[in-house]
Amino acid sequence: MEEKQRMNGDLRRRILDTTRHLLVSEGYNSLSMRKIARAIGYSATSIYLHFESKDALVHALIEEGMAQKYETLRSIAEAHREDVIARLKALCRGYIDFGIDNPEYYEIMYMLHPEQMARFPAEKYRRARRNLEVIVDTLREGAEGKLLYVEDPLVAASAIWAALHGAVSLLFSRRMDVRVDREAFIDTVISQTLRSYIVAPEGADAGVSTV
Amino acid sequence: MEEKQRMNGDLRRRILDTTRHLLVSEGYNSLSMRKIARAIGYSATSIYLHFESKDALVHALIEEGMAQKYETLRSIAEAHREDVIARLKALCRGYIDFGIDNPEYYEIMYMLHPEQMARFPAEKYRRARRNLEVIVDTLREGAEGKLLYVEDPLVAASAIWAALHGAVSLLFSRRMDVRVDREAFIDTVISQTLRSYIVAPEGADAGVSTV
DNA sequence: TTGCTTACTTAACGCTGTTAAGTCTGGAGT
DNA sequence: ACTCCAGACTTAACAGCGTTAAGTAAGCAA
Repeated sequence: MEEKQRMNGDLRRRILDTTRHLLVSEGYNSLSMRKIARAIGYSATSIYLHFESKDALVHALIEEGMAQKYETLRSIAEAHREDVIARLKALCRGYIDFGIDNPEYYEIMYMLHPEQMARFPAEKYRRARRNLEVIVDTLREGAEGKLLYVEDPLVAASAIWAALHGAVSLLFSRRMDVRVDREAFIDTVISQTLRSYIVAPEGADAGVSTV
Repeated sequence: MEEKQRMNGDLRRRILDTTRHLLVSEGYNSLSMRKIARAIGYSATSIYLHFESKDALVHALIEEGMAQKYETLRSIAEAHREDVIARLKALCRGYIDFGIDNPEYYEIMYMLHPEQMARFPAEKYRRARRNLEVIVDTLREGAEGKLLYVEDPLVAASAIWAALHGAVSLLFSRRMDVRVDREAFIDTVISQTLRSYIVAPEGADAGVSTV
């Protein structure tokens, strides 16, 4: 019984890892059960002993990606415990870097088509919302300390999230104008996104209008 | 000869229109050549008489979407000829509304997977960049009139573009927190995005820091 | 030795994009 | 009027897809 579970667990892990590697090397589009099976040296139907369907396999991988992202964001927040604004900037940077560093995760976590996204169980998705809450909490803390001007932290966090996702998505699409420097683009996105929330220090030179 | 071309043209149009309808009703994922064929009452291989491949068919549709979007943005710009800031806001709103109003176009134009995007011919994509240029031109005009503060119009336009895409993408994904009001979210994205570029009028109350 | 459980495979179904080959129709040329 | 050809379209097929049902081989308990 324990032997079985260990072996089951092993194969399950191998399937997940191999799938991830295939996503890196060939992308989601050309991912197939038979390819995964070939790569691990089993028949395609063996995968169904560990995952209900291809969707379920991808969903398991999405969950792992969400968890890894949460760890990343949480440790960034930890590292900037004392400075809310630095924390916020670092979290934005962390969001974008996560996408750049883990394109295979990012693709399945955020770049599936709407119909595919809808198949990701809502209950599993709720857990993934912790990631947004790291931003929400930071905004709230900044607002309480009068360092940030935030009307509705949840709406603001969603808007920041959207802007960051758009940036990663554009970077992935290879459709950006070649004259645009990657780093300048990323910096611009972050500063453009955050500037409107940061309360000006005394004697700031540029003003802001209510749009 | 002319008869032939007319008929060819007719069927080509019918294929494009039918494909668009199928995208609306069933989404890109379940689009298939055989379904399109069934819907127009021809065999699947007939489509290949007018399009080299499924990709080519989708690319033709993408081009039509890009053209339609350009017309939309251009007429918005025209309508706000005299007021740069109002024009910019309206263009942002127009971008998002285009996505909401034409999800089938938006899905194939901006939500394909990176590998699929890469197959869209670069030469055809160059024409689609006109859309970004509407924003670039507006930013440049605003900067010249000292109404906007823009370091690099192309980078800034790309960053704005990214934020708007992120917003549409998040709206489509059905993953937004139910407590977030749709309209409040859209307004927040636009104001968050533009506020950092708008030069404050005299006596503005809130300042801005250099992020 | 029998029989059961577990881990796995093979064969098959209906679907996919795509190619090659075939059919049918209408009109031009003689 | 008959032949021939071009054009528009279809059928059949291939390899691959996700998935299911049925089968097999090994190990272990009785």
